[in-house]
Amino acid sequence: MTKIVRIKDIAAMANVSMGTVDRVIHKRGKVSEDALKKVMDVLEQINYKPNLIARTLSSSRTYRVASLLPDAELDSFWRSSIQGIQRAHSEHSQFGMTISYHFFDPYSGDSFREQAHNALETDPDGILLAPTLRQEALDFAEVCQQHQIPLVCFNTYIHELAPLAFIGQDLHQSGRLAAELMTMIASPGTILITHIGEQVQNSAHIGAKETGFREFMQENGSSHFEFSAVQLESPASPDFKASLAQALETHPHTKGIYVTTSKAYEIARSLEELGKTDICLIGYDLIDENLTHLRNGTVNLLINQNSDRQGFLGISYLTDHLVFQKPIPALQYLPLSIVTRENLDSYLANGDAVQ
Amino acid sequence: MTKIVRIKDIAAMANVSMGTVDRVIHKRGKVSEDALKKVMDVLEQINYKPNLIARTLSSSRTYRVASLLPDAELDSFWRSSIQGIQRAHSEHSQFGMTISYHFFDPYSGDSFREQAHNALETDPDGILLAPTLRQEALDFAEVCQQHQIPLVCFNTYIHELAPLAFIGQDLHQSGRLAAELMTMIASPGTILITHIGEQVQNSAHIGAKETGFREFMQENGSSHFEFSAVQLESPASPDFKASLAQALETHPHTKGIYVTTSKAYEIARSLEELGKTDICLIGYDLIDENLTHLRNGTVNLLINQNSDRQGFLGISYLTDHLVFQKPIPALQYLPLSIVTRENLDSYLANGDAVQ
DNA sequence: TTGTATGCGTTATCAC
DNA sequence: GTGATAACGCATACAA
Repeated sequence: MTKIVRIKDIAAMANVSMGTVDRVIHKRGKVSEDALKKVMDVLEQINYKPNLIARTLSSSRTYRVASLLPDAELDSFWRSSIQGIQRAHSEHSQFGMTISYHFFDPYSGDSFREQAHNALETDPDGILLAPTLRQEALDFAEVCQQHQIPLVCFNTYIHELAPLAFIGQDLHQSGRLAAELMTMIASPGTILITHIGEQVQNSAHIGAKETGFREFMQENGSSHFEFSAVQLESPASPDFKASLAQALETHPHTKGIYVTTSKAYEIARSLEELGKTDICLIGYDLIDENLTHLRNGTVNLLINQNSDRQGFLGISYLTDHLVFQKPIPALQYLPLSIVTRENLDSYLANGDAVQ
Repeated sequence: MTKIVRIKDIAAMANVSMGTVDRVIHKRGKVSEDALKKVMDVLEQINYKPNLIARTLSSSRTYRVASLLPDAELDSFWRSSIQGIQRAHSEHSQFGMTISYHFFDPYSGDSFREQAHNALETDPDGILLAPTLRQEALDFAEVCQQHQIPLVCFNTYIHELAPLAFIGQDLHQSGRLAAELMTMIASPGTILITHIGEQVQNSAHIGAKETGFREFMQENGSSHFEFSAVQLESPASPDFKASLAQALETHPHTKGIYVTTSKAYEIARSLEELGKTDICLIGYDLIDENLTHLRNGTVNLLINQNSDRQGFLGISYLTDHLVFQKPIPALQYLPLSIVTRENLDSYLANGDAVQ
């Protein structure tokens, strides 16, 4: 049992006062060369670990974090991220963390800029961002950098943002996984990779998945499968179903469809109407609309992006950084969870209870 | 922003001293009817949330937790549990948690009793137990109850233990999942459920998986699949491989094998020697021996019991209970994670970084 | 039975 | 530059 060393002890060892030690540790300056050396010498010998409990109690300062992500009303994918953030919030409010929420329209740059502005208005000590809009996010990150506000990003990886931390999935590997699952489950034939009325901004995002998918397919199973990328209309459009039917006509031996977004339910709905439910359908994310079709079997598998955990970890990392001044990983990939009808409940039951 | 109420504030409101409020809150007695009523009235009006930071700092007491689980040297399955415990330990040592480790031989009741004795000798404030040996665990739980020591169990569910919390998997559902995956992947034919030189004590444990497997099979896929449970020799025995070969002869149309334990690698090894690697093999747990065969394709899927998270959560729950006096869930099922070659790394990379 | 004073380790604010 | 000292909110020992 190594005895715990306090600032008081260090002060005694270095023959200075607690105040001086404090100034050295926090690099506040106003310390003579002489005193500095004495304290540093002691610090090198012993292993000082500050008592974080005492620190947070004493400094009793509060940290403001602004979260900036798409509005779940406009894309329900984000609902679980928000839940994760809120859960982290309630757990970390103990440490003086307060969180403000700023939701933007994922399809509107103006909306993003407006909410980003609001976020900065709160004079935050840290920012959690889902950078779905590339250029807007880059501009925003620059402002954060100028203001020296730590930035943690999640869900969408944008290399140039260079945030303090990124939390999300390895999309390339995710595509490989989808391909592997497809070759396991689908009968030999054609596999379609669908792009559903994609936003241009997301092209990099989607591209990584498709590249991974193709890579796996070329390495394996190319003898049994052929595959093709098809562009469908937006589900909002009345032509959506027709464009899917068209694709299936063009590729009559379609045995599987890989949906690179969380919109698998749109495909499922149309497949059910077309009576083509024997096609193996793999998509993303445990949103309610998808679960219906996973349960009835039209969707065979969902890959879970664990977006609740992304939100939770995002806040956790910011608390670690701000409150506890702990190092945090620059890049945190989350597991690529495979969800079927039979393990779905085990994932749903976990949102609130598990860290 | 609701202002934070402290004991001091309550005392002022109730016209008593802080000491009295403290005695009421902690039910220490020695309070007059009159004072009690005054304080209770105030407590009902306001929503007092004690500052846990201040509490732990003040009552700088330490909590001893004894962990009691099988020796990873004797069964490497437990290695990751230990890692999870250690990770939780390093994170929670801040709060005055100390942990002692007591490893027993999973096949020896005597070894268990000896280590259980050692654990109690440390005069622990809480105990984390992997109750692999049923009767021994029941006896031990009784002692814990007598001593009023909170008990948290993980991995093996034993209803009669009635611990403060159990953390693990829903084994019945796990069996259903395995069956579902088998019907997805394997070609129509015979599926074998193997029991490998099982310990009698584990029969309940294994039974739930098999029941779930059968249940799913009867509900679905019974037209394409038939299945059969086979008992194999212990892998330690020289007859192990022969007993497997024998089973495959008896069931010539075997297309899949479900191994209900973490010993899939033993089957894989023999299948490779027998040249029968086209059989779909599903097992449990990301232990090194299994990973080799998952990577080379003999093992098709592993279901991950997340044993590192089990250990981590076990300690976390005990800290929550002891240090923070927070309520903890009595039953915490973890996700049934499906691991393939392509998402394996995403699981391995997560052990240390994610809570 | 009650109230008060002291300490937990750190931070922050003063005088010096 | 430096070193005391008062908070932070709670628990506890002790005095009344």
